[in-house]
Amino acid sequence: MARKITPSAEHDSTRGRLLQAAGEVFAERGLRGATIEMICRKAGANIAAVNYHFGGKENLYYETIKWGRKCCAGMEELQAEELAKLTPRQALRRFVADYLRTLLSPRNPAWYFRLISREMAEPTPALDRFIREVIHTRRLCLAGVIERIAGGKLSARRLELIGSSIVGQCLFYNHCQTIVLRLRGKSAYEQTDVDELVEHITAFSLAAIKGFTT
Amino acid sequence: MARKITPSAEHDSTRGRLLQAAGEVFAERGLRGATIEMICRKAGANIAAVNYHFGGKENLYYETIKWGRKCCAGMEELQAEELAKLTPRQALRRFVADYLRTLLSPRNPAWYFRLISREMAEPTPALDRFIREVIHTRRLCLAGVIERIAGGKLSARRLELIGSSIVGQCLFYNHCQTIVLRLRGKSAYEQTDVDELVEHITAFSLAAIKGFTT
Amino acid sequence: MARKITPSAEHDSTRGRLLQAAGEVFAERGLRGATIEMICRKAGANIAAVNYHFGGKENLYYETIKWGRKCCAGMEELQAEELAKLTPRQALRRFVADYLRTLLSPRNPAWYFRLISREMAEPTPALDRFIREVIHTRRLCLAGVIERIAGGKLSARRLELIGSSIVGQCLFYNHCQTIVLRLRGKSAYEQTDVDELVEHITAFSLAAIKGFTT
Amino acid sequence: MARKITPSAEHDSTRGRLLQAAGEVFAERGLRGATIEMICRKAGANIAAVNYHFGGKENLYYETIKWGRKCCAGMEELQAEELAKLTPRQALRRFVADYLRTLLSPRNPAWYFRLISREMAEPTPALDRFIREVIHTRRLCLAGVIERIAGGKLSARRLELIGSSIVGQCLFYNHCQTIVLRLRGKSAYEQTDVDELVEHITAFSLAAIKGFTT
DNA sequence: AATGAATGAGCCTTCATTCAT
DNA sequence: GATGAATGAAGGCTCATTCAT
Repeated sequence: MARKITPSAEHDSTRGRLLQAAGEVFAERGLRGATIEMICRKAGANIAAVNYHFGGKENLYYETIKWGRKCCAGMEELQAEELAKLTPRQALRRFVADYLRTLLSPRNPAWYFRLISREMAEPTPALDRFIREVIHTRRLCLAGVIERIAGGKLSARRLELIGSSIVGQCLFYNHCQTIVLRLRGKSAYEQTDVDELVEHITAFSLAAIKGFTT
Repeated sequence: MARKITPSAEHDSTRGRLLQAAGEVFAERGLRGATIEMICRKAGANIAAVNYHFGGKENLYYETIKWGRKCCAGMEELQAEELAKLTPRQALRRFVADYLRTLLSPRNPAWYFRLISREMAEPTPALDRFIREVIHTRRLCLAGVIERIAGGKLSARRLELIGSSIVGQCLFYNHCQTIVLRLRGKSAYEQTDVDELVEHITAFSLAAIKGFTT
Repeated sequence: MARKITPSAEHDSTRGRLLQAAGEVFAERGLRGATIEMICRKAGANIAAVNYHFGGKENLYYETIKWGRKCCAGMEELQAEELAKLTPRQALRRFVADYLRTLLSPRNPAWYFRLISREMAEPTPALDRFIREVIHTRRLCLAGVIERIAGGKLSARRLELIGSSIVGQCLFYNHCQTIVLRLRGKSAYEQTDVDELVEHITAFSLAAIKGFTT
Repeated sequence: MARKITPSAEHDSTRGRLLQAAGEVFAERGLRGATIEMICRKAGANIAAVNYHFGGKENLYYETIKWGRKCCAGMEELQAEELAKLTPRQALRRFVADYLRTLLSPRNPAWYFRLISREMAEPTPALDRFIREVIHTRRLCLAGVIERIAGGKLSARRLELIGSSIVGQCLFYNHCQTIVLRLRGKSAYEQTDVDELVEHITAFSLAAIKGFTT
């Protein structure tokens, strides 16, 4: 999963450094809050570079999201195949583990998910793209796993609700990261802590699903 | 629950109208995205009014959050007492219902939770206050309910994790509101839909908790 | 004719000083060549004043033209009445004299005609207004004078052509001002020189008109 | 008259294409309004080409005018000789026809006269050159024609004034082109219309000159 | 208490020019 | 000879804040 983070071709060009810097700055301060001066400084580029390479701040924003998406791609396609090889319960654990690690890992374009998270509060056209390309796939994948666990006895709506319950549990640790870190200390998301979260969410959800099938 | 929304004394003074307007605008556009001009226009006040009454934009922001908090106050204290009178399972349902309705209702200072939600992405000193005054109370309250359901057999850490699972399920519908609305249509949060969500989350969580106690 | 140059109410307000300064600077450098910094410096105003009072550079431009128009107004209405009282030949002399003096006088909003002159090369929406409000009146007025001189024997097209010939002779000294000044020295447009031009153009045109009627 | 429009040697070199493109763009938008990027795009050249070949935008401007001048050269010398062969009245008609067609024709380096026209409003050093090399010749030429018509009875000043009256009538249709086109429709400058203008201006001027000699 | 006018800092963008290849 | 990348200066605009009334 955590493989090449940035297409190597871009990595050392000015354009590539701008994308990388933009991702981090946009994630931290949002489209409006980020200034192209910050981005260029971080990228070691001239302040006019953004307009030269991307034609404007807004366009850089979209290119950044598109690029972040590309960097994370491969995960979803891979996942569907791999999950099919596991037992239903293993598949759920694996789904939760992958998702949670993606959300919490400081690696990956870490900024990508923070960016999308911001899109929730203040949607831009980029969000539609994300829904079409990412959300749909993930929903189907998760629904498939749940169905296998339940043994096919649940309505589509129930599958959907259970999926939301599982995703919600994972997203909580991303969305409320700030609060969790303050309550449990800065080391709340170490490797072993994340393992514990995976175990808990998996167990919690399996038990819950069982409750709907008996 | 839905009681006095705004302390009546403030309601028609310039100062009060500014707070009300600021809450709505800040919630919609964030601290940075909101402009003093928008707020004053909405409040029907002069553009210098914010600095006159609050001494600056940032200070208005803090006062707005403080005021929003005050408008919602009373809920928590009330809740703790009421929950104690219910059976454990009823108490959980009630907790979820209150929480979800608070998060999704267009009433209440609807903007208050959107404001706090924004604080997650870009914390200001206001977040600390919120954690101290709101989160702690709610955590204890919820942990108590779970403990009563489980019958006292769970570790503190497990109580915490279960609490997060429940809160995460609720928050999902707030945090991913934009996506849910696009996927399920604009009427996804009608009265009956929220009822369905409450039922699902309660059932899901009860079954899960039972899984940890057997 | 040369009366109040600027509506006195505006004269000492920041807004009024901006209009005055803008007129001069726009006339000298054009819409694009003028910078709001130049204008504000000349008006003794802050650089943000233009946006505060007019909402942008372009809008200031239109307001400036509109205001310049207003400052010159009164001339046309007055003229038509006065001309009717004169003999045909006196009326032509008077028309030429008024027009030429307006074009060449350093008084009046001197910049107004330079602005309009620039509009010829690079029209903006302001030109349409000018045609509607000024040109039409002047054409009719001049055609009337010519008709009286000719004694009603000319076609409408001929009246038009003669009018253009007269206006063209006058405009020459405005349009080619730069060249004339270089060829005949800086004092080419003194009072007596302009008198000479008026006499010449009148005599030239009267003789020509006579040529069309015999 | 309409002969070689561009010295053929330049025509397909990058340098030549730049001059051609620059002429058109400068004529349309002025020195300041034209951007190097527009010119290079139109010339199909790299954005650095202007600085490479001409050492800067301003220098390109001067070279463009110089080149435009060269393209129109030959006309004047030719003219003087030809006019001498005609009767005085034919010579005037011919002068007006040539001048008007040059001013209005979309052929010739059409942009050359629009460029010079712009120089009137905002003179650059190029204007002095133009006066020295073009205006003087034309003045003398025209004065000669008038003198022949009048039969040598007029003062030098009168010749000058009459010359200005004739040139002014012609320039009108160039300078006020925008207005004429709006008033008489887009086809105001068709072949037959220009013929009509030539006839009118010639007749008007001949009659006027006659007025000064009797 | 309240307001309209005015200000200055900061930002995005354009554009002529330069540099390295 | 020619080019794509990069740069810095400058301009217009937004906006929180201050001032005078």
